[in-house]
Amino acid sequence: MTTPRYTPQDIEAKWQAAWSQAEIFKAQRDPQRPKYYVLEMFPYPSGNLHIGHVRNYAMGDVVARHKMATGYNVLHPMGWDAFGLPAENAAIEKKIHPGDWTYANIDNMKQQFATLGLSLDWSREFATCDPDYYGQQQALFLDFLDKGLVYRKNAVVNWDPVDMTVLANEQVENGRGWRSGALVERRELTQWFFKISEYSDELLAALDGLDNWPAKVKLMQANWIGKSRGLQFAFDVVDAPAGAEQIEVYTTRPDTLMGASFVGISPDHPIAKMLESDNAELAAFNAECRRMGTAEEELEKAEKRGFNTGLMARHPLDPDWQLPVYVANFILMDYGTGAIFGCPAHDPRDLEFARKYDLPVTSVFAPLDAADHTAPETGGEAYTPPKTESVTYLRPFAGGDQQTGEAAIDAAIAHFETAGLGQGVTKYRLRDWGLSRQRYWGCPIPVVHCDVCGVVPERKENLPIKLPQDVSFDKPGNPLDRHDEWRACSCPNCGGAALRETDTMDTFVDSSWYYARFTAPGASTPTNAEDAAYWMNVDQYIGGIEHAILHLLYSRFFARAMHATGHLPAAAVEPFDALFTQGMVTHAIYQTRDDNGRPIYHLPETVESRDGQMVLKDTGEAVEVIPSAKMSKSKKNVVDPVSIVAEYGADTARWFVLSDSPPERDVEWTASGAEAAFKHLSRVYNLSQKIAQMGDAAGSEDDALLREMHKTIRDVSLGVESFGFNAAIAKLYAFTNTLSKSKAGAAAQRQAIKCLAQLMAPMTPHLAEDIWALHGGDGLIAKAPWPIADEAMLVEDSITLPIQINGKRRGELEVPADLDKSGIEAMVLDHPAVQKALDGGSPKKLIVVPGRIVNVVV
RNA sequence: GCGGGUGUGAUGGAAUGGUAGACAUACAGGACUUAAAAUCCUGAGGCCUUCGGCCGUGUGGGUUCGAGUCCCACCACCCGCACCA
Repeated sequence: MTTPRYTPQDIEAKWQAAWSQAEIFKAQRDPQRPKYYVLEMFPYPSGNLHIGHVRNYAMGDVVARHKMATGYNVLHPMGWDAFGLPAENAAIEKKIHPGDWTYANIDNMKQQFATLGLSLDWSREFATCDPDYYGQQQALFLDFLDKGLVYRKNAVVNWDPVDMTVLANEQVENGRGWRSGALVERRELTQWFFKISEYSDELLAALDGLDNWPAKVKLMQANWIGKSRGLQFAFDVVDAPAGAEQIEVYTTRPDTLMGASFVGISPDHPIAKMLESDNAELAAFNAECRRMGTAEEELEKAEKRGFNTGLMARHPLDPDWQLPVYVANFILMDYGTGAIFGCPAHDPRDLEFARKYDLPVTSVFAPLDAADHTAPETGGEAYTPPKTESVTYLRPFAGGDQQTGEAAIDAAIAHFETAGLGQGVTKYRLRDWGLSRQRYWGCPIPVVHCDVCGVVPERKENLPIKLPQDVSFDKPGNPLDRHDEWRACSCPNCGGAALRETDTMDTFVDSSWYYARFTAPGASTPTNAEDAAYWMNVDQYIGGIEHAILHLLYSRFFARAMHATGHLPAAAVEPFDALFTQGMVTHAIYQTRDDNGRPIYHLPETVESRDGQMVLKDTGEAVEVIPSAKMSKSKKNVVDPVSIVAEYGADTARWFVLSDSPPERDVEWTASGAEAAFKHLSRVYNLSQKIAQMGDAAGSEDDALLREMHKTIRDVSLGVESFGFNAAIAKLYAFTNTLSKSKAGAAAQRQAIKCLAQLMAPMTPHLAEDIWALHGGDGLIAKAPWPIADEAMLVEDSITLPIQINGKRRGELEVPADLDKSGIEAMVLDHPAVQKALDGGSPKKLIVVPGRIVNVVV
């Protein structure tokens, strides 16, 4: 009799068809059952599934399938984050319409998705570039506008003067446009903004309630929102020109005011701009500063530079003390008042600046024990102890001589308020969300510009405002700007001739509410109240840590704004109950070098191992191996899931990406690891076949096998519920080994293999279905109830207790599980290793941790 | 530069403050085979004077009966920095 071999290609197609026919993943509202909404961050349709996607969606699938098996009504939808720059780049480079390119990519990726056997409800699929979706987004925009959550103001963008286009930060390389190579300029445009800052305090405070979010994400968001308490006051300018009489500053360290040595203003500060008009040198300096991109990182890393305006500011606490006013490139107009006072002794940036321009450095405070302290005056670094640390104030003006920074700041603010010189204020680092993009492939902002009525919102009945199809990318700039036919419209207010807004929305807008749309993807309004009430919130959200701040913060804001405009219930203002951030899939880079020593990269399949050395298959040339690098096409270290699935099957790919590393950490893809995963699944398949052919004769040690089975149920359930997938899989390996060596009878072995299939089903659903069917399981394993560990089978009679002497392991002791502390102590003192160590004396201390360990201190 | 994280054998990693290295990969030895592949079995952190002992979780300190785990400082790498998604 020949035993069939494990052929995933047949098995997987068969069960995917069975699931699809039974429509078991189609979610329907059912108030009788508890719901569970699992969502993985939807992909950008780049055209091909990446192995990182496989990991992300495999994790979500484990959660979804496990919840389904434990009785929940599961919603597990999928869609496409389909607007964005790559489609326009493709249009420019390949002369293909962004829409055609995007939808072709979606078709391709959807086929690839289908091979993975994910428990997705495809009936809810949408792409954010579908007019139906972005039309509802336009409706949301109008409601936000009506509610005062949207406004216009000027903001700076990266401008490429050759391509005549706005550049994203990532399109600026070393201050030049990536395509044109032209020096980038900062340019001011009137742009649309969401008033996210109105929710600063609430978004910060509500982080406390997000118990199932990673602490690091909450911390990052809290720091991003950046609540600070500080002092706002004005410097009077000596003999000031009109309009520059006062410089308003904000500081979080008013206690260091007696160490001030200059006043700094941003190059974009109104006074800097005013002075520019009759100071060519300053104009040149400001222009130079404005040549930098808009990225904060770039500004921070740039060399600190300043321009002395010649103005002098009076110190608020000493009218005779005058400080020079500089324009400085490191001061952001967006934060605080766009002006600061510099205290070099207690701020590294100010110190760098002061040393460069030869400004005085004056310490305001020093450590309580100043013995080893090198003051910044004498070449030391800026002294910046935590605000909670008590220090000696050398130049105090409020509060005691010895106090914490916190106390001194409070005292300083009180001093200014009492004297009427300034006020304590709370500020946030979080800026309003600029949503305007001067691009074609995005959601059009539904407003018109009328010469008579000004900026007028579109009427909802005219939505969606669709993107025009007939556009070309052969000229620089935004195709919408030069599409006169599309722009021409009538004013919704007066009916006169008007022009459409040509800005489209940031793609973050699209992804800020898709989770809500999935609850009612066909609704004629953005959401449907009953569906939103039933399905929201997302119970488990899964995605990359790179979205820790922006996407998640914007989504939290959007949910609040949608509640304020009646599109979501109050209970859904925090849309994601639990968040999990998974790591990347990495891969070794294989490289050789050309004659100039520049690296040449090689695809993994062109490399092989010979005698422990990696070499090129073709030439035998030795290859350098750079382990574990982020996958990138240019480094040729990408692994294509399609070929992996074709070779080994989806179950192997899923098993491997889940098995090798903890899910929050990066996983390194290795060919040997993937092959090992396949071999293991084959072993399980063969084991199942062997058990199916067993006679009914009784064996021995049934009880031991079943005890092990129940322990495995407990451990795997715990692992799956706590995102310990790799640990759960290790237990499944161990149980497979136990089962394959077991001498138990056929009935026990059948029970064990069916249980193993069930525990594997969330990770390798196709193989699990096959084993289940072979052993006469009831219906589909996908619908079978999750096994529950029998507590009685988990109890042990005796346990092994390690014995430590002075904290080092010196022996062990077999004791009955229910032996009490004094019983254990007696046995420990009798143990030969302890006797030897005591050498007739008595122990100094005896620590017994029941069920854990014994430590004897001698 | 600023904010956040990670660091354990050759490799991926396991370990409620309690036996460091589970499980797996690669490797070595053996069985089966004419041979190989596949499969199965066995071994293995390093060092030493090997039925025993010392060292060992990025580096250096600290807390504790006991530290991979907690605290402080440093180093390396990764993520984010508001127009990549």
